[in-house]
Parts: sequence; structure tokens; C-alpha cells
Amino acid sequence: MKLSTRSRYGTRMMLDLAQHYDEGPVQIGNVSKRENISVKYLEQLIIPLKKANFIKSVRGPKGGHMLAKPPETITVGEIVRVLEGGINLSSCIENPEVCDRTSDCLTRGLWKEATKAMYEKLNSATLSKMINKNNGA
Amino acid sequence: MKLSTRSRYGTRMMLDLAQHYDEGPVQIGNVSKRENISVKYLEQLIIPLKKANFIKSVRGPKGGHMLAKPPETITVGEIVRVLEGGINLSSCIENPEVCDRTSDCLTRGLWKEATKAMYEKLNSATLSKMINKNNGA
DNA sequence: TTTATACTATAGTCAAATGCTATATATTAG
DNA sequence: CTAATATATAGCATTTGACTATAGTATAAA
Repeated sequence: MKLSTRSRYGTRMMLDLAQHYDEGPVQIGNVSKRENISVKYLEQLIIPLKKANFIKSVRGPKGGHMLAKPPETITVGEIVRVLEGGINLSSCIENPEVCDRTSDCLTRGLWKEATKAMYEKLNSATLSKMINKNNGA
Repeated sequence: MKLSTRSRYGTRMMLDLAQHYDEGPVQIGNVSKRENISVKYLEQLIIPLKKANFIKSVRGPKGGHMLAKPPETITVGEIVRVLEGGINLSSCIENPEVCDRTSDCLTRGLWKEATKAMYEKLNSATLSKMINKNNGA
């Protein structure tokens, strides 16, 4: 029921990158210092985020990472979906064959609805909204 | 992000008990057979559900378990909350002192909102609604 | 072309949580 | 009493999560 640290740290990194958008590549070491997350762990999170086209990287000296597209086009829901693996409260939703018996079907629809409600919230939060909300407060 | 089997099996047991409400104590062995969940595992789930006053038990021959109150007064949200331990997507919500750094606070509010959306769905589902939905379909 | 700086890939470790089982004890209808 | 049932405590095996280590490969400033 808890989000993994992957999702939470990954979201923090993406917000950090969003806050330095337009400043050119950001070194992973700087993100690490600011967010207090190990470099090696961040490196692992970057891989799937690059594959999903949320981050692009520049190699060599003065290289680093940056958002692959504007902060207002990336939602936390998307980030969590990438980093969390599955997105459902119960695996019987994606793989119906896991179900074995009677009252199982009584509950499946509800798990699905609850999952949806949660993701709608996360999908409505873009990186830029998240940052602005903080600035305003 | 996934619900534990505790929550899912526990909900199935509660639905099973709800379906046999008014029939007197139900033996755990019968629930086990119908739901295909081990007796020993069900016994573990019963303990917190009794403490939360959702189940009452009768010892001795002809003993068993039954809902402590009518199915329309028990929600799946309550069951999950009891069996899942915490109810939040991130532990920094219940224990703010876990937070260490800057952009953490950018995300906390969102985890809270998403948690709330999910639980509102689960809270709206009473055991009797769950059963009737199935009968109607 | 050297080499600092950065990214990439793979595997290993350690602890905690999960899911489940076993054994022994208490209660009570008949 | 005794057999059927619940309760309590303890244990274990596997998986998952959260990192960490090692050994690279690529780029580009100088």
C-alpha cells in the first residue's frame, strides 16, 4: 500500500530537474546533494525514466541530465507508473487468471475503482503545478 | 502500491461471513474451504478484526465466528485499514519527522490527496453493497 | 590524444516484510 | 469426560526493497 522509495525519490529527482529546467544539463551529483539521495540509486532510477522519454542526458564534461520535455507536460502519475512497475492495488486486475474462487470477483471491481481514483489524482499533478504550488505558499 | 494478501483475503473472509450472517457462528474451516485460504492464515486475520469489533467468536463445539454488527455497517475501507497497518502512500504523512530535505514537502500533499481519493472509494463500499452488486449482476 | 568528467551495465548484499505453518493451550456443548 | 472448536505464541522460508560495489564505456575540453 505504500509507494516504494523508487517512486518517491524518482519524483523528487524529477522535481529537482524541473526546477533547473533551462539551465542546461544537471549533474547527478548535484541532485544527489540537494535531495540527499545516493548517486548510485539515482542512476538506477534514471534508466527507466530515460526509456520512457522523461529524461535526456548529455555525456562528457559539463554533461548531465535534463527533462526531455517541459515540466508542464509531465505528470507525477506517469513517473509513478514508470517507477512502480505495476499500477494496480491487486495483480488480479492485470492478470485475471490469478483469481481462483467465488467471492474474489466481488472485490475485484472495487480494487480497480480505488486504483483509478488514486491515479486520477496523480495524473492531474504536473511537475510545474507542483513547483508553483510551493512558490505560491 | 499493492494491497497485501492480508487485506484481500481478509475482505473475502468478511464477505463470506456477511453472506452467512444470521446463520449463527461460522466455522473457520468452512470459510477456508469456500475461499480456499488456509485455516491458519485466516486465524491470524481474525485477531485484529476482533479487536476492531468487526468479528465476534464463540468457542467450543458448534462455535465459530460471525460479524459483530450488520453487513451494511462495515465498509471495506475499515477492513483494509485494520489489516493493512498504516493507511498512507508514504510514511512521511503520519510521521512528518521522517522528512529530511527540500522538495520532500513538494510531494507530501499529493501523496496525501491520492491516499484520500483511494480511501473514499473503499469507505463507500459496505459489505452488503458488495454482496448485492453481485446478486444483481 | 589525453584525461577529467560523466553515463551505463550488472551483480551483490543486507534487512525487513510477507505469507504461511506448527505446536500447545483454553473453552464448552453434549 | 471428550471432542470440536477457538486462541496464543513462535517459527520459518521466500520475496521484495533499498541500497552498494565493481568495472566498465562514451564524450569533449584542453
